[in-house]
Amino acid sequence: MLRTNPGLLSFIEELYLNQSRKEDIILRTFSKGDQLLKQHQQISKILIIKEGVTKCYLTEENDKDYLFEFLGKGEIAGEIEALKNMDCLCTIEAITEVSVYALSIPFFLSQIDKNLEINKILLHILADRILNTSSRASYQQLYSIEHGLSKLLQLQQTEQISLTKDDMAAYLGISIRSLNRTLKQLTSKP
Amino acid sequence: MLRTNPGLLSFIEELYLNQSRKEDIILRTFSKGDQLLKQHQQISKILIIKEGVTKCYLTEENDKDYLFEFLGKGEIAGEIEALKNMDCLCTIEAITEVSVYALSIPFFLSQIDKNLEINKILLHILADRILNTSSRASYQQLYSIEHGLSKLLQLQQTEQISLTKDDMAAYLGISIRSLNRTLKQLTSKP
DNA sequence: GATGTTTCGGGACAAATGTCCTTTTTCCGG
DNA sequence: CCGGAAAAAGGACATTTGTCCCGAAACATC
Repeated sequence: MLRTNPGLLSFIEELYLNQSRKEDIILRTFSKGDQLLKQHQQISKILIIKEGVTKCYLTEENDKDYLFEFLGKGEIAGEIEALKNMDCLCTIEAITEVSVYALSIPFFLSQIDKNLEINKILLHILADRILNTSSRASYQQLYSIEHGLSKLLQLQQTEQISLTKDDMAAYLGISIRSLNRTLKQLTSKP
Repeated sequence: MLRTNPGLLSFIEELYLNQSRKEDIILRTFSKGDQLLKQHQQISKILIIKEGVTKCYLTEENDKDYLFEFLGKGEIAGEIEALKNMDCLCTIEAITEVSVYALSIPFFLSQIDKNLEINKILLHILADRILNTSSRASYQQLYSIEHGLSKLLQLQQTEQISLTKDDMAAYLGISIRSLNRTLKQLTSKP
Protein backbone atom coordinates (compact mmCIF):
# COMPACT_ATOMS: atom_id res chain seq x y z
CA MET A 1 0.00 0.00 0.00
CA LEU A 2 2.72 2.47 0.99
CA ARG A 3 5.79 1.30 -0.83
CA THR A 4 9.26 1.92 0.56
CA ASN A 5 12.77 0.74 -0.24
CA PRO A 6 15.31 1.43 2.52
CA GLY A 7 18.05 -0.42 0.67
CA LEU A 8 17.88 1.83 -2.35
CA LEU A 9 17.75 4.91 -0.16
CA SER A 10 21.00 4.14 1.61
CA PHE A 11 22.60 3.18 -1.68
CA ILE A 12 21.73 6.53 -3.22
CA GLU A 13 22.67 8.35 -0.06
CA GLU A 14 26.15 6.97 -0.38
CA LEU A 15 26.34 7.80 -4.09
CA TYR A 16 25.26 11.32 -3.26
CA LEU A 17 27.94 11.85 -0.66
CA ASN A 18 30.72 10.34 -2.74
CA GLN A 19 30.01 11.96 -6.08
CA SER A 20 32.88 13.84 -7.64
CA ARG A 21 30.89 16.25 -9.73
CA LYS A 22 28.32 17.88 -7.57
CA GLU A 23 25.66 18.04 -10.22
CA ASP A 24 24.85 14.41 -10.89
CA ILE A 25 22.71 14.03 -7.82
CA ILE A 26 21.08 16.97 -6.12
CA LEU A 27 18.64 17.38 -3.28
CA ARG A 28 15.24 18.88 -3.89
CA THR A 29 12.25 19.59 -1.69
CA PHE A 30 8.59 19.87 -2.51
CA SER A 31 5.56 21.13 -0.63
CA LYS A 32 2.39 19.21 -0.15
CA GLY A 33 0.40 19.34 -3.38
CA ASP A 34 3.40 19.97 -5.64
CA GLN A 35 3.76 17.76 -8.66
CA LEU A 36 7.18 16.14 -8.85
CA LEU A 37 6.53 14.62 -12.28
CA LYS A 38 3.69 15.36 -14.64
CA GLN A 39 1.90 12.93 -16.87
CA HIS A 40 2.63 13.38 -20.60
CA GLN A 41 5.53 15.69 -19.93
CA GLN A 42 9.16 14.88 -20.46
CA ILE A 43 10.94 13.88 -17.29
CA SER A 44 13.76 16.10 -16.19
CA LYS A 45 15.25 13.95 -13.43
CA ILE A 46 15.03 10.51 -11.89
CA LEU A 47 13.79 10.89 -8.35
CA ILE A 48 14.39 8.86 -5.22
CA ILE A 49 12.31 9.87 -2.26
CA LYS A 50 14.34 10.72 0.80
CA GLU A 51 11.51 11.80 3.04
CA GLY A 52 7.75 12.12 2.81
CA VAL A 53 4.90 10.47 0.92
CA THR A 54 3.70 10.93 -2.64
CA LYS A 55 0.92 9.53 -4.73
CA CYS A 56 1.40 8.11 -8.19
CA TYR A 57 -1.62 8.37 -10.47
CA LEU A 58 -2.70 8.87 -14.02
CA THR A 59 -5.63 10.78 -15.36
CA GLU A 60 -7.60 8.98 -18.00
CA GLU A 61 -9.32 10.51 -20.98
CA ASN A 62 -12.61 10.47 -19.16
CA ASP A 63 -10.99 12.65 -16.49
CA LYS A 64 -11.02 9.94 -13.89
CA ASP A 65 -7.88 9.34 -11.91
CA TYR A 66 -6.37 5.94 -11.47
CA LEU A 67 -4.17 5.92 -8.38
CA PHE A 68 -1.49 3.27 -8.61
CA GLU A 69 0.40 3.56 -5.37
CA PHE A 70 1.65 5.66 -2.55
CA LEU A 71 5.41 6.05 -2.67
CA GLY A 72 7.47 6.55 0.46
CA LYS A 73 11.13 6.53 1.47
CA GLY A 74 13.50 5.01 -1.03
CA GLU A 75 11.00 4.67 -3.84
CA ILE A 76 12.15 5.66 -7.30
CA ALA A 77 10.23 7.44 -10.03
CA GLY A 78 11.02 8.23 -13.63
CA GLU A 79 13.38 5.32 -14.18
CA ILE A 80 11.12 3.52 -16.61
CA GLU A 81 10.53 6.65 -18.62
CA ALA A 82 14.27 7.29 -18.78
CA LEU A 83 14.97 3.72 -19.79
CA LYS A 84 12.33 3.68 -22.48
CA ASN A 85 12.88 7.31 -23.46
CA MET A 86 9.24 8.21 -23.21
CA ASP A 87 7.07 10.85 -21.63
CA CYS A 88 5.91 10.53 -18.09
CA LEU A 89 3.36 7.78 -17.64
CA CYS A 90 1.84 9.18 -14.49
CA THR A 91 1.85 12.15 -12.21
CA ILE A 92 3.77 12.04 -8.95
CA GLU A 93 2.32 14.42 -6.39
CA ALA A 94 3.44 15.19 -2.85
CA ILE A 95 0.85 14.52 -0.19
CA THR A 96 3.21 15.57 2.59
CA GLU A 97 6.36 17.65 2.61
CA VAL A 98 8.81 15.72 0.46
CA SER A 99 12.54 15.73 -0.13
CA VAL A 100 14.14 13.76 -2.93
CA TYR A 101 17.46 12.88 -4.48
CA ALA A 102 17.27 13.92 -8.11
CA LEU A 103 19.60 12.19 -10.56
CA SER A 104 20.30 13.75 -13.93
CA ILE A 105 19.13 11.57 -16.79
CA PRO A 106 22.52 11.34 -18.56
CA PHE A 107 24.10 10.30 -15.28
CA PHE A 108 21.45 7.67 -14.67
CA LEU A 109 21.66 6.27 -18.19
CA SER A 110 25.45 6.17 -18.15
CA GLN A 111 25.34 4.23 -14.92
CA ILE A 112 22.87 1.77 -16.41
CA ASP A 113 25.13 1.43 -19.38
CA LYS A 114 28.24 0.45 -17.51
CA ASN A 115 27.54 -0.31 -13.87
CA LEU A 116 26.56 -3.91 -13.33
CA GLU A 117 25.62 -3.38 -9.71
CA ILE A 118 23.10 -0.67 -10.49
CA ASN A 119 21.62 -2.87 -13.15
CA LYS A 120 21.05 -5.61 -10.65
CA ILE A 121 19.56 -3.25 -8.11
CA LEU A 122 17.20 -1.86 -10.69
CA LEU A 123 16.28 -5.34 -11.82
CA HIS A 124 15.12 -6.18 -8.32
CA ILE A 125 13.24 -2.92 -8.04
CA LEU A 126 11.32 -3.59 -11.22
CA ALA A 127 10.66 -7.19 -10.22
CA ASP A 128 9.26 -6.00 -6.91
CA ARG A 129 7.07 -3.54 -8.68
CA ILE A 130 5.67 -6.18 -10.97
CA LEU A 131 4.92 -8.42 -8.02
CA ASN A 132 3.27 -5.54 -6.27
CA THR A 133 1.17 -4.47 -9.24
CA SER A 134 0.14 -8.01 -10.04
CA SER A 135 -0.88 -8.93 -6.56
CA ARG A 136 -2.82 -5.72 -6.20
CA ALA A 137 -4.70 -6.33 -9.41
CA SER A 138 -5.86 -9.73 -8.27
CA TYR A 139 -6.27 -8.53 -4.69
CA GLN A 140 -8.94 -6.11 -5.83
CA GLN A 141 -10.87 -9.02 -7.25
CA LEU A 142 -10.46 -11.27 -4.23
CA TYR A 143 -11.00 -8.97 -1.32
CA SER A 144 -13.94 -6.73 -0.66
CA ILE A 145 -13.72 -2.98 -0.83
CA GLU A 146 -14.23 -2.91 2.93
CA HIS A 147 -10.94 -4.69 3.34
CA GLY A 148 -9.01 -2.32 1.14
CA LEU A 149 -10.65 0.66 2.73
CA SER A 150 -9.82 -0.33 6.28
CA LYS A 151 -6.20 -0.78 5.22
CA LEU A 152 -6.28 2.74 3.77
CA LEU A 153 -7.64 4.14 7.02
CA GLN A 154 -4.93 2.31 8.92
CA LEU A 155 -2.28 3.75 6.64
CA GLN A 156 -3.41 7.26 7.46
CA GLN A 157 -3.14 6.51 11.16
CA THR A 158 0.34 5.05 11.07
CA GLU A 159 1.73 7.56 8.60
CA GLN A 160 -0.02 10.52 10.12
CA ILE A 161 -1.28 11.66 6.78
CA SER A 162 -4.78 12.47 5.70
CA LEU A 163 -5.96 11.48 2.27
CA THR A 164 -8.77 13.24 0.52
CA LYS A 165 -11.82 11.17 -0.28
CA ASP A 166 -11.04 11.61 -3.92
CA ASP A 167 -7.70 9.91 -3.38
CA MET A 168 -9.22 7.06 -1.48
CA ALA A 169 -11.89 6.54 -4.11
CA ALA A 170 -9.31 6.69 -6.90
CA TYR A 171 -7.13 4.14 -5.15
CA LEU A 172 -10.00 1.76 -4.60
CA GLY A 173 -11.31 2.31 -8.09
CA ILE A 174 -14.80 3.33 -7.01
CA SER A 175 -16.92 6.46 -6.99
CA ILE A 176 -17.10 8.77 -4.01
CA ARG A 177 -20.70 7.78 -3.52
CA SER A 178 -19.66 4.16 -3.11
CA LEU A 179 -16.86 5.17 -0.79
CA ASN A 180 -19.30 6.99 1.45
CA ARG A 181 -21.58 4.00 1.55
CA THR A 182 -18.75 1.69 2.48
CA LEU A 183 -17.46 4.11 5.09
CA LYS A 184 -20.88 4.18 6.70
CA GLN A 185 -20.99 0.39 6.79
CA LEU A 186 -17.54 0.23 8.35
CA THR A 187 -18.33 2.68 11.13
CA SER A 188 -21.68 1.13 12.03
CA LYS A 189 -20.75 -2.56 12.04
CA PRO A 190 -17.66 -3.12 14.15
CA MET B 1 -3.13 -8.41 -25.43
CA LEU B 2 -0.92 -11.08 -26.96
CA ARG B 3 2.57 -10.18 -25.89
CA THR B 4 5.58 -11.06 -28.00
CA ASN B 5 9.29 -10.17 -27.99
CA PRO B 6 11.06 -11.05 -31.23
CA GLY B 7 14.28 -9.44 -30.06
CA LEU B 8 14.60 -11.68 -27.05
CA LEU B 9 13.74 -14.74 -29.11
CA SER B 10 16.57 -14.24 -31.56
CA PHE B 11 18.94 -13.41 -28.71
CA ILE B 12 18.15 -16.69 -26.97
CA GLU B 13 18.23 -18.57 -30.25
CA GLU B 14 21.81 -17.48 -30.72
CA LEU B 15 22.74 -18.33 -27.14
CA TYR B 16 21.24 -21.74 -27.67
CA LEU B 17 23.21 -22.48 -30.79
CA ASN B 18 26.49 -21.21 -29.37
CA GLN B 19 26.40 -22.79 -25.94
CA SER B 20 29.40 -24.93 -25.05
CA ARG B 21 27.73 -27.16 -22.52
CA LYS B 22 24.62 -28.56 -24.05
CA GLU B 23 22.62 -28.51 -20.87
CA ASP B 24 22.25 -24.83 -20.08
CA ILE B 25 19.53 -24.27 -22.63
CA ILE B 26 17.35 -27.07 -23.87
CA LEU B 27 14.32 -27.26 -26.10
CA ARG B 28 11.02 -28.51 -24.75
CA THR B 29 7.60 -28.96 -26.24
CA PHE B 30 4.18 -28.95 -24.63
CA SER B 31 0.74 -29.95 -25.78
CA LYS B 32 -2.32 -27.78 -25.60
CA GLY B 33 -3.56 -27.80 -22.01
CA ASP B 34 -0.20 -28.64 -20.44
CA GLN B 35 0.99 -26.48 -17.60
CA LEU B 36 4.49 -25.13 -18.18
CA LEU B 37 4.73 -23.60 -14.72
CA LYS B 38 2.42 -24.11 -11.79
CA GLN B 39 1.36 -21.54 -9.26
CA HIS B 40 2.85 -22.09 -5.77
CA GLN B 41 5.36 -24.62 -7.02
CA GLN B 42 9.06 -24.09 -7.31
CA ILE B 43 10.18 -23.22 -10.81
CA SER B 44 12.53 -25.65 -12.48
CA LYS B 45 13.52 -23.61 -15.51
CA ILE B 46 13.23 -20.17 -17.01
CA LEU B 47 11.23 -20.43 -20.19
CA ILE B 48 11.28 -18.43 -23.39
CA ILE B 49 8.52 -19.25 -25.82
CA LYS B 50 9.78 -20.26 -29.24
CA GLU B 51 6.45 -21.11 -30.81
CA GLY B 52 2.80 -21.12 -29.75
CA VAL B 53 0.60 -19.26 -27.30
CA THR B 54 0.17 -19.65 -23.54
CA LYS B 55 -1.98 -18.03 -20.92
CA CYS B 56 -0.63 -16.69 -17.67
CA TYR B 57 -3.10 -16.71 -14.79
CA LEU B 58 -3.40 -17.14 -11.08
CA THR B 59 -6.11 -18.83 -9.12
CA GLU B 60 -7.31 -16.91 -6.13
CA GLU B 61 -8.43 -18.32 -2.84
CA ASN B 62 -12.04 -18.03 -3.90
CA ASP B 63 -11.23 -20.30 -6.84
CA LYS B 64 -11.61 -17.58 -9.39
CA ASP B 65 -8.95 -17.18 -12.00
CA TYR B 66 -7.32 -13.91 -12.81
CA LEU B 67 -5.85 -14.04 -16.30
CA PHE B 68 -2.98 -11.62 -16.68
CA GLU B 69 -1.87 -12.03 -20.24
CA PHE B 70 -1.43 -14.21 -23.24
CA LEU B 71 2.22 -14.90 -23.94
CA GLY B 72 3.50 -15.56 -27.45
CA LYS B 73 6.84 -15.82 -29.25
CA GLY B 74 9.80 -14.51 -27.34
CA GLU B 75 8.01 -13.98 -24.06
CA ILE B 76 9.80 -15.08 -20.92
CA ALA B 77 8.39 -16.72 -17.82
CA GLY B 78 9.88 -17.59 -14.46
CA GLU B 79 12.53 -14.89 -14.50
CA ILE B 80 11.02 -12.92 -11.64
CA GLU B 81 10.64 -15.99 -9.51
CA ALA B 82 14.27 -16.93 -10.16
CA LEU B 83 15.46 -13.44 -9.38
CA LYS B 84 13.49 -13.20 -6.17
CA ASN B 85 13.92 -16.86 -5.30
CA MET B 86 10.26 -17.47 -4.74
CA ASP B 87 7.60 -19.92 -5.76
CA CYS B 88 5.73 -19.50 -8.95
CA LEU B 89 3.37 -16.56 -8.90
CA CYS B 90 1.08 -17.81 -11.60
CA THR B 91 0.35 -20.76 -13.81
CA ILE B 92 1.52 -20.79 -17.41
CA GLU B 93 -0.63 -23.02 -19.56
CA ALA B 94 -0.37 -23.87 -23.23
CA ILE B 95 -3.43 -22.98 -25.27
CA THR B 96 -1.83 -24.20 -28.49
CA GLU B 97 1.07 -26.53 -29.17
CA VAL B 98 4.07 -24.82 -27.64
CA SER B 99 7.82 -25.13 -27.87
CA VAL B 100 10.16 -23.30 -25.52
CA TYR B 101 13.79 -22.69 -24.74
CA ALA B 102 14.32 -23.73 -21.14
CA LEU B 103 17.26 -22.19 -19.28
CA SER B 104 18.55 -23.82 -16.13
CA ILE B 105 18.22 -21.58 -13.12
CA PRO B 106 21.91 -21.60 -12.13
CA PHE B 107 22.82 -20.69 -15.70
CA PHE B 108 20.30 -17.86 -15.74
CA LEU B 109 21.41 -16.49 -12.38
CA SER B 110 25.08 -16.68 -13.26
CA GLN B 111 24.39 -14.74 -16.42
CA ILE B 112 22.51 -12.11 -14.45
CA ASP B 113 25.40 -11.95 -12.06
CA LYS B 114 28.08 -11.20 -14.58
CA ASN B 115 26.65 -10.38 -17.98
CA LEU B 116 25.87 -6.71 -18.33
CA GLU B 117 24.13 -7.13 -21.64
CA ILE B 118 21.63 -9.64 -20.31
CA ASN B 119 20.95 -7.33 -17.41
CA LYS B 120 20.09 -4.55 -19.76
CA ILE B 121 17.89 -6.76 -21.88
CA LEU B 122 16.04 -7.98 -18.83
CA LEU B 123 15.67 -4.46 -17.55
CA HIS B 124 13.86 -3.49 -20.71
CA ILE B 125 11.69 -6.58 -20.54
CA LEU B 126 10.58 -5.79 -17.03
CA ALA B 127 10.01 -2.15 -17.89
CA ASP B 128 7.82 -3.19 -20.80
CA ARG B 129 5.89 -5.49 -18.58
CA ILE B 130 5.24 -2.76 -16.06
CA LEU B 131 4.05 -0.44 -18.78
CA ASN B 132 1.83 -3.16 -20.11
CA THR B 133 0.34 -4.09 -16.75
CA SER B 134 -0.20 -0.50 -15.76
CA SER B 135 -1.89 0.53 -18.95
CA ARG B 136 -4.10 -2.53 -18.85
CA ALA B 137 -5.16 -1.80 -15.28
CA SER B 138 -6.29 1.69 -16.17
CA TYR B 139 -7.58 0.57 -19.55
CA GLN B 140 -10.11 -1.65 -17.85
CA GLN B 141 -11.43 1.38 -16.03
CA LEU B 142 -11.56 3.58 -19.09
CA TYR B 143 -12.90 1.36 -21.80
CA SER B 144 -16.07 -0.67 -21.79
CA ILE B 145 -16.10 -4.43 -21.66
CA GLU B 146 -17.41 -4.42 -25.21
CA HIS B 147 -14.19 -2.87 -26.33
CA GLY B 148 -11.99 -5.41 -24.59
CA LEU B 149 -14.15 -8.25 -25.76
CA SER B 150 -14.02 -7.30 -29.41
CA LYS B 151 -10.25 -7.13 -29.16
CA LEU B 152 -10.28 -10.63 -27.71
CA LEU B 153 -12.40 -11.92 -30.57
CA GLN B 154 -10.05 -10.30 -33.04
CA LEU B 155 -7.09 -11.96 -31.37
CA GLN B 156 -8.63 -15.35 -31.89
CA GLN B 157 -9.13 -14.60 -35.57
CA THR B 158 -5.62 -13.41 -36.26
CA GLU B 159 -3.92 -16.05 -34.13
CA GLN B 160 -6.18 -18.86 -35.21
CA ILE B 161 -6.76 -19.93 -31.66
CA SER B 162 -10.00 -20.47 -29.83
CA LEU B 163 -10.32 -19.41 -26.23
CA THR B 164 -12.80 -20.98 -23.88
CA LYS B 165 -15.45 -18.69 -22.48
CA ASP B 166 -13.92 -19.20 -19.07
CA ASP B 167 -10.67 -17.76 -20.34
CA MET B 168 -12.34 -14.80 -21.91
CA ALA B 169 -14.32 -14.07 -18.77
CA ALA B 170 -11.21 -14.44 -16.61
CA TYR B 171 -9.31 -12.05 -18.83
CA LEU B 172 -12.03 -9.46 -18.76
CA GLY B 173 -12.59 -9.92 -15.05
CA ILE B 174 -16.29 -10.66 -15.36
CA SER B 175 -18.59 -13.63 -14.89
CA ILE B 176 -19.56 -15.91 -17.73
CA ARG B 177 -23.11 -14.65 -17.48
CA SER B 178 -21.91 -11.13 -18.11
CA LEU B 179 -19.74 -12.32 -20.96
CA ASN B 180 -22.74 -13.97 -22.62
CA ARG B 181 -24.77 -10.83 -22.28
CA THR B 182 -22.03 -8.72 -23.81
CA LEU B 183 -21.49 -11.21 -26.60
CA LYS B 184 -25.16 -11.03 -27.47
CA GLN B 185 -25.05 -7.25 -27.57
CA LEU B 186 -22.01 -7.35 -29.83
CA THR B 187 -23.53 -9.74 -32.34
CA SER B 188 -26.87 -7.97 -32.55
CA LYS B 189 -25.71 -4.39 -32.85
CA PRO B 190 -23.06 -4.09 -35.55
C1' DG C 1 -25.97 37.68 12.67
C1' DA C 2 -28.19 37.21 8.04
C1' DT C 3 -27.20 35.85 3.38
C1' DG C 4 -24.95 33.88 -0.30
C1' DT C 5 -21.63 30.33 -1.84
C1' DT C 6 -19.30 26.20 -1.81
C1' DT C 7 -18.65 21.60 -0.21
C1' DC C 8 -20.30 17.29 1.44
C1' DG C 9 -23.45 13.55 2.41
C1' DG C 10 -27.11 10.84 1.21
C1' DG C 11 -31.80 9.67 -1.11
C1' DA C 12 -33.84 7.97 -5.39
C1' DC C 13 -33.53 5.93 -9.45
C1' DA C 14 -31.17 3.53 -13.28
C1' DA C 15 -27.70 0.56 -15.08
C1' DA C 16 -24.67 -3.18 -14.56
C1' DT C 17 -23.37 -7.41 -12.66
C1' DG C 18 -23.55 -11.70 -9.99
C1' DT C 19 -26.12 -15.81 -8.41
C1' DC C 20 -29.30 -19.23 -8.89
C1' DC C 21 -31.95 -22.04 -11.47
C1' DT C 22 -34.50 -23.49 -15.58
C1' DT C 23 -34.36 -24.31 -20.39
C1' DT C 24 -31.96 -25.43 -24.46
C1' DT C 25 -28.38 -27.48 -26.96
C1' DT C 26 -24.82 -30.76 -27.68
C1' DC C 27 -22.86 -35.02 -27.49
C1' DC C 28 -22.65 -40.12 -26.79
C1' DG C 29 -23.86 -44.88 -26.01
C1' DG C 30 -27.03 -48.04 -27.01
C1' DC D 1 -32.64 -42.72 -34.18
C1' DC D 2 -33.63 -42.26 -29.22
C1' DG D 3 -32.84 -41.22 -24.39
C1' DG D 4 -30.09 -39.37 -21.07
C1' DA D 5 -26.12 -36.98 -19.28
C1' DA D 6 -23.32 -33.01 -19.55
C1' DA D 7 -22.45 -28.46 -21.07
C1' DA D 8 -23.99 -24.00 -22.54
C1' DA D 9 -27.36 -20.29 -22.67
C1' DG D 10 -30.48 -17.37 -20.79
C1' DG D 11 -34.45 -15.75 -17.53
C1' DA D 12 -35.48 -13.89 -12.95
C1' DC D 13 -34.17 -11.80 -9.04
C1' DA D 14 -30.93 -9.64 -5.71
C1' DT D 15 -27.04 -6.89 -5.03
C1' DT D 16 -23.85 -3.57 -6.17
C1' DT D 17 -22.50 0.56 -8.17
C1' DG D 18 -22.94 4.86 -10.60
C1' DT D 19 -25.44 9.24 -11.73
C1' DC D 20 -28.21 12.90 -10.66
C1' DC D 21 -29.88 15.96 -7.61
C1' DC D 22 -31.39 18.02 -3.37
C1' DG D 23 -30.78 19.44 1.29
C1' DA D 24 -27.62 20.11 5.24
C1' DA D 25 -23.36 21.81 6.95
C1' DA D 26 -19.31 24.75 6.63
C1' DC D 27 -17.43 28.83 5.31
C1' DA D 28 -17.04 33.38 3.89
C1' DT D 29 -18.87 38.23 3.18
C1' DC D 30 -21.01 42.16 4.33
